[in-house]
Amino acid sequence: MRELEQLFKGLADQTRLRILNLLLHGELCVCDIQYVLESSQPNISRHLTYLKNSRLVLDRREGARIYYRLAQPKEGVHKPLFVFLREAFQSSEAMDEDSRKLKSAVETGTCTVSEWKPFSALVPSRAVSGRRG
Amino acid sequence: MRELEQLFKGLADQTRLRILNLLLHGELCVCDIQYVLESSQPNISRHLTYLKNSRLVLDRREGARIYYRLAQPKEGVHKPLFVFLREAFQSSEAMDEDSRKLKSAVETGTCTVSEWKPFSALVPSRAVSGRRG
DNA sequence: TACACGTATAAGTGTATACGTATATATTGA
DNA sequence: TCAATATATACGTATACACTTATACGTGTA
Repeated sequence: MRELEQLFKGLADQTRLRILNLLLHGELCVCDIQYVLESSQPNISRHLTYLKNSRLVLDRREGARIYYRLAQPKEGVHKPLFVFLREAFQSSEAMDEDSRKLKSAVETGTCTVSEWKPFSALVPSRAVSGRRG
Repeated sequence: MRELEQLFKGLADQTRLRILNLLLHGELCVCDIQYVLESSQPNISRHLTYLKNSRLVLDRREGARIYYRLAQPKEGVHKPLFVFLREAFQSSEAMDEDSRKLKSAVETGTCTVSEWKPFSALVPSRAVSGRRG
């Protein structure tokens, strides 16, 4: 049950929520997140470590870069949680601005991630859950 | 967006999670919660104030007692969150022990709340959401 | 090996908060 | 008004954590 507490502690911070909003669009490396959030590298790194300890994200090394992604966004116990987050983020102007900046960075090649994904690609809305994927 | 951070801060504490687990069974006064959780009155009161500021619970005065209940457990933006909580609590031995103690207190009249409600009365499972109510 | 780049961690500081103890406030009844 | 009960708040202490700066670690390349 301490796990549940740790999970919510992972969500109880503005910067980490912004990171999760970005990761809902796809896998990203640290420098991508740093670029969009305009924060220091150690700050982003520490929050990502916190999210990893809270079992919210997973990481993967590719050369010198380390890519982070959501843990079980589609299935598993976290699913209703990500459904809630996606809906909360969509009604937030601040989160939407981050999403737009990420999308722009992907399109112009500023960002290293291969593609920008809309929310629906990772967390299908409950209203349209029939056409997930 | 600070509201979302505050919401998760409300959930990011063991004592508050235990309180929410109890409130999933029905409306309770402070002394009921204090009895089940075996904590000090000021501690419970402070956590309830925190939950109220996080928009997770609502309160209502009835004589000298103040009763607390979940905010929008069935509908509204919090719904998928409570669905997640209910499922998480059900797989927790510690939470289950609190629930049993509450049920026993209701049955023996130790508790002041009028009735003990199973989870399904407040937060219908997604699997059986057709027969909610 | 040396260097550059991406990422993680350490040290220091300020803020938030969890808890206990004591006290204040609100309601009820004599 | 006084006392009893129910709840809230104030204060002090310990701890968690967010942030900055500096540094260490890991990888790729010359």
